[in-house]
Amino acid sequence: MKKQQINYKARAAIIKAIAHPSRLFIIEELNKGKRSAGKLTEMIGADPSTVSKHLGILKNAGLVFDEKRGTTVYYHLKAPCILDFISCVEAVLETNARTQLEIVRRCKR
Amino acid sequence: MKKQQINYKARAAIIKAIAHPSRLFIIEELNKGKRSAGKLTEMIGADPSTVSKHLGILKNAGLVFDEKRGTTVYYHLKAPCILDFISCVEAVLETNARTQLEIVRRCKR
DNA sequence: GTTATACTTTGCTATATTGCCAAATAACAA
DNA sequence: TTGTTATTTGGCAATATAGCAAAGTATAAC
Repeated sequence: MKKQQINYKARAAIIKAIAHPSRLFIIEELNKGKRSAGKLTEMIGADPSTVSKHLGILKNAGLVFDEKRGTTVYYHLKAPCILDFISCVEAVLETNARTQLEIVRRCKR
Repeated sequence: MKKQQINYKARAAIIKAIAHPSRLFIIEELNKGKRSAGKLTEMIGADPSTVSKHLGILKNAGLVFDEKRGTTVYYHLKAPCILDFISCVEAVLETNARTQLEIVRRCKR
């Protein structure tokens, strides 16, 4: 495999780590401050093991880091610039919605 | 499903569309200007049907649009802000590499 | 009409991801 | 030691994704 292709693969791996509703939620929540695994589990409303796995994926991608205090594990956001990107995604969503609206309008005529 | 959860799902779907080496390559290439499906296929070096599917995924996510001229189909980037995000991913990759380097150094001692 | 070119769609198999449950681990308290 | 709380890990079934090959569509040239 070529050097360039490896780079694309590495970048895609990080983006893939963000590409999940729960993980997206976790990133946005951690942007507000550190949160425990339990707190995030409660907010998401899934099985603790499921959320733990999501946190593991984000940690493995280097997007968050954990800090253990007693029995609870606090997670912190490592790359806040990810948030800028999410705002771009929001813009894409809005454009898509506008396009859909335009299609609906045209059909009405 | 809650309103907020739908939003996270919609955003994750767009991010998922970007989260693939070939699709990442396509986005960066289209940032330089429009490219035909054939040209992109040649650059990626995969089956035309495979690249066509990737282009379909990007189009479906609202990230690119196509313009047919004769028998060739040209693809255009729709959301250039996606590129800003990729630079953030690059930064994450660099941080991860640095961390790895630090671990290696510590083991040497 | 036929043929060629440029793509896309369908069908299929291999592989990856997701999420729950149950079991394991870690830290602490009684 | 035993129990309790907080979290992670392993196992497994359901679902989603990726990529090749073959068939299908569209446009242009002859």
